[in-house]
Amino acid sequence: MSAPRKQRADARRNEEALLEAAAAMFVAAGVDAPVRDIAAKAGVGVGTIYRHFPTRADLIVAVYRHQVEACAVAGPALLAESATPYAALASWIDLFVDFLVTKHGLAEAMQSDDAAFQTLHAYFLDRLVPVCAQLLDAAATAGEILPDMDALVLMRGIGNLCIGADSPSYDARRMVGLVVAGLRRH
Amino acid sequence: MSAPRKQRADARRNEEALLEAAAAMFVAAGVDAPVRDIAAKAGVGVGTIYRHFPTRADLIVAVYRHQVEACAVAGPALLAESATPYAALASWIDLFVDFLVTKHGLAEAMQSDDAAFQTLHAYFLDRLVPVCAQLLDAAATAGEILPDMDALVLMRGIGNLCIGADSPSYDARRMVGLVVAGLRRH
DNA sequence: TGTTAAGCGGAACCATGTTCCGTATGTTTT
DNA sequence: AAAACATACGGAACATGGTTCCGCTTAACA
Repeated sequence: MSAPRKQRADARRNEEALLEAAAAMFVAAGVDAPVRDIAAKAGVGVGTIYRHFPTRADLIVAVYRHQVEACAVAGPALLAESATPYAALASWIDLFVDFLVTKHGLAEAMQSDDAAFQTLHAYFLDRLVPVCAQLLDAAATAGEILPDMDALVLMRGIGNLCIGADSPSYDARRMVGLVVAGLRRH
Repeated sequence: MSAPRKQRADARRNEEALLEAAAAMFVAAGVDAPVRDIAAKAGVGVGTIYRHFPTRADLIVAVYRHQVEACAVAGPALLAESATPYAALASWIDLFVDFLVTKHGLAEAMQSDDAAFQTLHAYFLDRLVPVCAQLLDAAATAGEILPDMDALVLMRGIGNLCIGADSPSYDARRMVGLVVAGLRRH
């Protein structure tokens, strides 16, 4: 067994520069900013992007990993500190919606069934669905909501509702509010 | 004033062929099937497509006009024959969802804010939003739902929820059901 | 049958994603 | 310090799909 030679210094630098450039481009032009533009902004060639982040989804995941993580850990915390599980669920969904709504084009990307976005699904959903499921479960156990709601379906639906959230003639939060109200045992 | 020369016979034939080819392509490959493919299937050049249907939205509208019309006229009918306005609203939304869910990629196209889809928005929404508004209004007047729901927001939200409806891990109807339940005055 | 303009085809152009390979450079070895 | 090596780089080249444009065809009409 040989110890693998460690990553080169310039490679690490480039990866860092790419993350920074991508984050900037994403807020300026959405998560589907042209690959060339991101590469240019980072001062590297397009090949370098593909070497570090084989698919766009990999790049998106890398850029937003921190925030997704924060959202994930907020779940149990809200459950602990809220008056009821339903309140915790509602607050957590607000958090998730805030995250999506402020990321131009992310909601759109989340629902794409393009193979390249497999990674995005895998990460976002694997990380957040269990959290959502825990909240749903607690609320169901408390008898506050109907018991048969699937967390994955709910998360995807909420993601869908956040598409086009920046349009003036739409109101994603209002629609999500209806869904949350609809969950409640009447 | 001169009487404009009437449309040429071949032009009318081609338009017909294009509509037929597009309808077939749409079910086979979704509403964003490549322009070249549609032209090939219709046996015409790409230029001909653009002459008859300047934007993709124009073509989509032309293909689905009948069904949208049917959905629009169903609104008042349901209102007349249903037990309550809320029941009529629920049934009508079912109709709309059925329409969207069976059209591969239409829901996605509906929410695109691309300028080329302006026509699509204009037609679909202009035609259906008033119908929806009438149903909402009747239900609100009857005291069955909260009175401040905007029909356009609701339609857009429902459209969004229908995105990705053919994925096995999602359930658009379930999510729309939650929204409809959430509308109800608790 | 000749004249005319509507209509046609598809090559050409543009924007973007993706691949590939000759070259450059950081790292390790001698 | 120099040589040797693998890692990493850049960006030209290719693929795909939308859009435009113009020379030619042909239906309509006199």
